[in-house]
Amino acid sequence: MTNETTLIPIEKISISTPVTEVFGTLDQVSRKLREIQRLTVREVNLTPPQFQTLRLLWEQDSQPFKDLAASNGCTRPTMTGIVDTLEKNGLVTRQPNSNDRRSLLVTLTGKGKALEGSTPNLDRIFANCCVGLSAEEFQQLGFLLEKLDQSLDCSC
Amino acid sequence: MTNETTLIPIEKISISTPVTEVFGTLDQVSRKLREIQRLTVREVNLTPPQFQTLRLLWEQDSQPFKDLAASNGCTRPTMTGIVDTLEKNGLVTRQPNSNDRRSLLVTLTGKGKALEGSTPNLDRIFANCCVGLSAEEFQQLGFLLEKLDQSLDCSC
DNA sequence: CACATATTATTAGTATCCTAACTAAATTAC
DNA sequence: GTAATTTAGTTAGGATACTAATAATATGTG
Repeated sequence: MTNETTLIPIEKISISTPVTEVFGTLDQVSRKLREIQRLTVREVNLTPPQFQTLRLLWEQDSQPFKDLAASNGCTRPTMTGIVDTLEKNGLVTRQPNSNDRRSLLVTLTGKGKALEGSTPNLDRIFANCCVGLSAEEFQQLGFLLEKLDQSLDCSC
Repeated sequence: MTNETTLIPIEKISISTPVTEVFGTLDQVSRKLREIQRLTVREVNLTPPQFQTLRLLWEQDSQPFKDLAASNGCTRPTMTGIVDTLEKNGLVTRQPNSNDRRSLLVTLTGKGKALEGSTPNLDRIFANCCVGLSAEEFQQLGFLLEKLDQSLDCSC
């Protein structure tokens, strides 16, 4: 909500940074974060996409299949595989949607609900990853990423 | 090399940005960039990892298999599949390494070399994606990502 | 030299991830 | 109200990504 203009110092900027190099760093950071997530959720025998899906269901159970795919940012065929595995492992079930016979509702089983309690706190683990940045720098990073995200929708 | 302190204004910072949210945006940006890359290199019938591998070879031909995996940031089993496909499509060949009989050199074929000329300019396409950010903002983004990248190595 | 260890690439197995094509059901058009 | 189109989910096929185990070769140590 703050509307005031804040200033963040840039220290030690080295020459100019070509676009490809910055995007390379972004890709690298993204990989490392996924790897941290992978190692974390492996403790409860889940993969990152499985965990993301369960997290959506822990927030609100019985969601339409297509919404889960959209929230997860993957295609529906991909989501089919993820739900297949979750169902095979007894964590969710596919239920008919009375409003639309084409549609499915993905619903947590007791086992799926119970898993929420024993899941490691990924938020806290992620927070620990950012000790190298000040709170202001981190906010600035979020702001710039958001801006880039929007730019990608407009100009590409 | 500039050592002076530059200041970048932050406009419209909205409340505080939780770590998970910033990381979510980062993941989203990373996905979109990969998608742009995918659509771009598809014009020459390549996938992003195949393109990355060829790009390394266009810079320096006949590289050891393991170096390609390392530069690409993937495991060796993954690189086996990528080189398999490139070899199947007649773009590279596996050559013995006389220094070490366990090792392989991946070498461009004539077809693989020729492809460099007809490849779309990904750098320019990527540059166009960033019109929403000023040069200073983009530099700042690069700086912060670099810092986060280092933080991820130290604290996790 | 001999034996233990490490390294290189592959294979096997599983999970994502995509596109394209398909079935079933709902919606729109006429 | 039937026909064309759209939408929801699956299936098929390919490529990428991981771990674990394997075969072949190098390297280390005694």
